[in-house]
Amino acid sequence: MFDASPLTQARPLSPRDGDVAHLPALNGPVATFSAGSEIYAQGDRAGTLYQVAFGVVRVYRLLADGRRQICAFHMVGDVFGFEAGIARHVFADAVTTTGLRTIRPSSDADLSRELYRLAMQSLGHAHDHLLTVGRNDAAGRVAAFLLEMADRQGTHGEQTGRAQINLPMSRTDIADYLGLTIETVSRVLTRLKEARILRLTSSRELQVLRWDALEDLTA
Amino acid sequence: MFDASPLTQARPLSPRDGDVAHLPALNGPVATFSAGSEIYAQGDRAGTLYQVAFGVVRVYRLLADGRRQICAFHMVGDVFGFEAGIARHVFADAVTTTGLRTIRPSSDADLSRELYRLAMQSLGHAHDHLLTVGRNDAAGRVAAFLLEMADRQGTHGEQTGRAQINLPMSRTDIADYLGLTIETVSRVLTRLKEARILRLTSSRELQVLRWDALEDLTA
DNA sequence: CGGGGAATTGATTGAAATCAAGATAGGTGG
DNA sequence: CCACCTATCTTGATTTCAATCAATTCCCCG
Repeated sequence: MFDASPLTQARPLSPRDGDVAHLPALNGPVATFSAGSEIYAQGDRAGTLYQVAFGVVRVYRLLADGRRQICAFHMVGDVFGFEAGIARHVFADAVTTTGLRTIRPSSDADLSRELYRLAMQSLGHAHDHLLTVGRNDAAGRVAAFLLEMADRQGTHGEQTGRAQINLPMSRTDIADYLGLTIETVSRVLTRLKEARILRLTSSRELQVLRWDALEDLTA
Repeated sequence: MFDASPLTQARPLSPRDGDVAHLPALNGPVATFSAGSEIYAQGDRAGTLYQVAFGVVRVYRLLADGRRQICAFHMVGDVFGFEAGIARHVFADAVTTTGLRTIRPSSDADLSRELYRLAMQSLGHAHDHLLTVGRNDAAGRVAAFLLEMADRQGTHGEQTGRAQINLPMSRTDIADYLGLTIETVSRVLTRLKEARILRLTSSRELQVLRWDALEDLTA
């Protein structure tokens, strides 16, 4: 029933697929948000889109008891804030000090087309992420996360020295992104270090020694 | 840090939020797909959208070893097939005998607006589903699934007798939707039956006796 | 009525959560 | 500049929930 050829394998969308060069916000004013500050909350009126000028944003949902699921991290160039209806159904806030340009969707056809494509990229990412969370064990999820971060920092596959990955977010953020606990994230990282797949430069920075091993973990 | 007021709680988007009355496909020809047959595959050229006239569709991703993650089930009225790029990155096939109308997005502004909204609803559903899979235990996931099915069949909250839920998909499909195994899905259903929350009419049909208990499980 | 895929049930294993200390480091003020 | 304080992160011990392994049982169809 299931074709297992390489063609059927899950391939994350590269963030660089998105050419946002001609979005009108590119030269607009940048609003700065300090680390941890709220950009919008569930229930807020939707409509505004944002493009990240610098920093990192987390978009997430909450359960009543405080459990959190981070849907996505948004980095430089990313556009976020897409909603189906009149109200936000997710929260967004700044992970680090973050600059945002706002985009107010016009009826300009080309622009709509571009925004539509970016929105669909969000959908593609959500599907990728769902696969990661739904069908990978703890090590596979962490590996997928590291590969995603590397992709976004343009260091994926680079030789040692250039294979540095920066983690702007806390272990709690990573855990809430992957559907794990912080202890499990921490343990997986130490195991990857002991297996000489990673070198942990500091708690927020690491080097990838064997990309192939990381990719194998995501199966 | 986390606000735990009811307002922050995750609320699934009702499929009935989507008024697709003026989509042009509504009167178009219906192509029939037999149960299990492929609608499109990962790697196929994207572009066409589909609206379900009758039946059920599953959209999913595969890992190389055959593990599957179903992203969504689509039922009567749903529009699916949205993609970011030129190629499909998910599979779609018919769960039961299914009729589909095809939509070829035109440049008509109103239509684009409507399709954009439907696409964003897919994104919203993906976020809901991610929360379910990432932050609920087995019972919570099954409960969320049953509530979603009830919503889509318009029976959510109805009194006994009208509280019948039909499951057009197999246990394997449910498991692959929720990131569980078929055994676990089966066991949870049995436990819900023993707890007098459900009555299992047949393996593909059940009655909800206590909606509140189901909702509590999704926490 | 028999065959076979689907579903249920049971026994056991195993991976991650939980509970509980420590270690590290980043920031502040003396 | 150093020492302390507090967050964050790591590590360890144990429990728990779901996966796995392994039979049956239940139906749906021929």
